[in-house]
Amino acid sequence: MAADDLVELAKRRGFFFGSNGAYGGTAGFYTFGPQGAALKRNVEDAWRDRFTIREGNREIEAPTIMPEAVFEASGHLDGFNDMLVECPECGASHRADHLVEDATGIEDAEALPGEEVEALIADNDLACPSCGTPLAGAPVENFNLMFATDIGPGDAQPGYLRPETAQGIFVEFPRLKEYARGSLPFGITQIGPAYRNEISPRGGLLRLREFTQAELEQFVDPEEDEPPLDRVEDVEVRLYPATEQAADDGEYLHTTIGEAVDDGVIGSPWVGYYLGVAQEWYERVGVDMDRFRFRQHLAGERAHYAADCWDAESEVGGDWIEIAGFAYRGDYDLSKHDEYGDDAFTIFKRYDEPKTVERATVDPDMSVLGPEFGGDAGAVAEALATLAERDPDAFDAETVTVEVGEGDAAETHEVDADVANFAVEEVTETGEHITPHVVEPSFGVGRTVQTLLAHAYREDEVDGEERTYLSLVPEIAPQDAAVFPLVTNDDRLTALADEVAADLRAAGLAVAYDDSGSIGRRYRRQDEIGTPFCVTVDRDGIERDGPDTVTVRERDSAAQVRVPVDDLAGELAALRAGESFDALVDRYETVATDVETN
RNA sequence: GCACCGUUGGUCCAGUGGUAGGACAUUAGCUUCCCAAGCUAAUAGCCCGGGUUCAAUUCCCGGACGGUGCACCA
Repeated sequence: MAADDLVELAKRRGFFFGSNGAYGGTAGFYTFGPQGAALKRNVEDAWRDRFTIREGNREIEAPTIMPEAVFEASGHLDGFNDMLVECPECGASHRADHLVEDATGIEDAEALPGEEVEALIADNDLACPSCGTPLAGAPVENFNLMFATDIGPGDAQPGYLRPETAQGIFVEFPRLKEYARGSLPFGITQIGPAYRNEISPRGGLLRLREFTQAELEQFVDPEEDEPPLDRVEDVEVRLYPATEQAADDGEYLHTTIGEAVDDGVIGSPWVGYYLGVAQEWYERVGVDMDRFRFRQHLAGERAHYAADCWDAESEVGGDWIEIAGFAYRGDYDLSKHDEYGDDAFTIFKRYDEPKTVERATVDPDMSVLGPEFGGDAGAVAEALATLAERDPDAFDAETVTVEVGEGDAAETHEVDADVANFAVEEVTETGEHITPHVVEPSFGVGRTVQTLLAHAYREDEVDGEERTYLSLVPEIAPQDAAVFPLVTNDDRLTALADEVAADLRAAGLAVAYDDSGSIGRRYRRQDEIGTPFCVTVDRDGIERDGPDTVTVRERDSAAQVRVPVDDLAGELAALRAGESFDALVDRYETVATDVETN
């Protein structure tokens, strides 16, 4: 299938299209049309069902705009920059930090200030890799991929549109842990938009400036919590480990989740668990598993927070695209927010048995320290406390020496041991504060939608006529069913069709009604948007003895069965929930048609 | 952000220095008892700005958007 065909279908049938066309269009922004929005919502619902509800997790909805301080802590303000230098001759843009790293062996040049990188470029006589023109004197510009905005009027507070939904979960951890009653493990999910001011958006839904993420932040005790690996240990996966990617003749590793974790191919059991869950979920929503793999990130590819990371990738139009990432983020995020934020981003972990420990304490007599050391008194008291923890034996002597201040301002003070009021106390500790680790399955919803459309796209022949259809699974298809009167010149048929459509909608099914054009044309319209079942009201169904019946036609095979109107809503609901059409074929009269698909 | 190519009804295309034509789709009517049938009619378009010209959808410049390559993708 050509990618163009899918784009054309998406536009024509209302799946998705570039936004703001009346104003010239805006690169990096797409609008989901009626079918696309329904499809995307179904994907989100299926994700929620699997990753929130069935895992016993909770979903939240955080703001998309967050204040600057959040991103100072998260590292996005500094780390989410690209340092670009533009060649004055040919105009090509290059990563300034990469040029410097390559030429000087400096590591992590990204962390250096722009002026310093400019100086390094000049000092090392670096030239444009494209055309060879010297780059000395060319300005190094920071391009931050976050959208900046102002919060409030006047001396506004700087804010940013979140570059990932995850931060909205992390920053609320102190409260979220309360809802989890302070115990690990627990998981918080969020589905919503994230924003990245991409330099060059490309490839339809694949790289957007506003896109939808479905993320789970699984908070775990790294020392104790283990995933329920037995649930997915037999799930077969196709892995593409980093070692195989590096090898010239690298091959896929076909194995099971259980074995991959046992063998250490997947470093974290938690990551392994979610790879297994994801494999099953992708299969459920209709990804072609022959065009799907899990690829491990190469060392240089990992984000600033990730210890081990796997991507789910699907093949679309001949390319492998990343559709989800599974990262073991360690305690990076919570530690940073603990450091920068006001609240405690820790969990109190109770010991099995309370521990009695000896703790050295001081209770300095400030009425002595004050007069003696003046402004340094506070610092001296603090230094005494630190010393007591580190080296209690120091207090055996008559006087104790502590150092306050740093660098040139450092001063040494002697304090009488008596004044320090040193003591060793027995303290009962019932537990400790630990920083949970985070396992993060992060799904791109738009990319999943794109994958499902590409993998569902089919062309075949019905009755010698070519047709295009989307073989979407019923759970995901934008419409659950369509209802037609076979012909419109019989009021009995149109009236019953109206009634059937209304009844199905009342039963919660998304149903299209179409009485325009020939029956074949109407089938094709529904085929193109992937409607799995078409219900046709015909004269046979109302003129024969017994209850009124209608025909139900299955999209891929064009096979039909005759179903009593009273059973229809129940049967369609069952089909949507996963029952096979064959079950209906067994139970009901089939309708003989001379239609053949191939 | 750079380079090359492109942008014409809803969609896919043809074409022109004197404001455009087809196919499909859509709508209405006729017809019509199960897979894009037929007939009649209707709706609907030259990406935006500037320049050259009596006249620009067409030529020139700039922009936007799209495709491809480079770069980038925390």
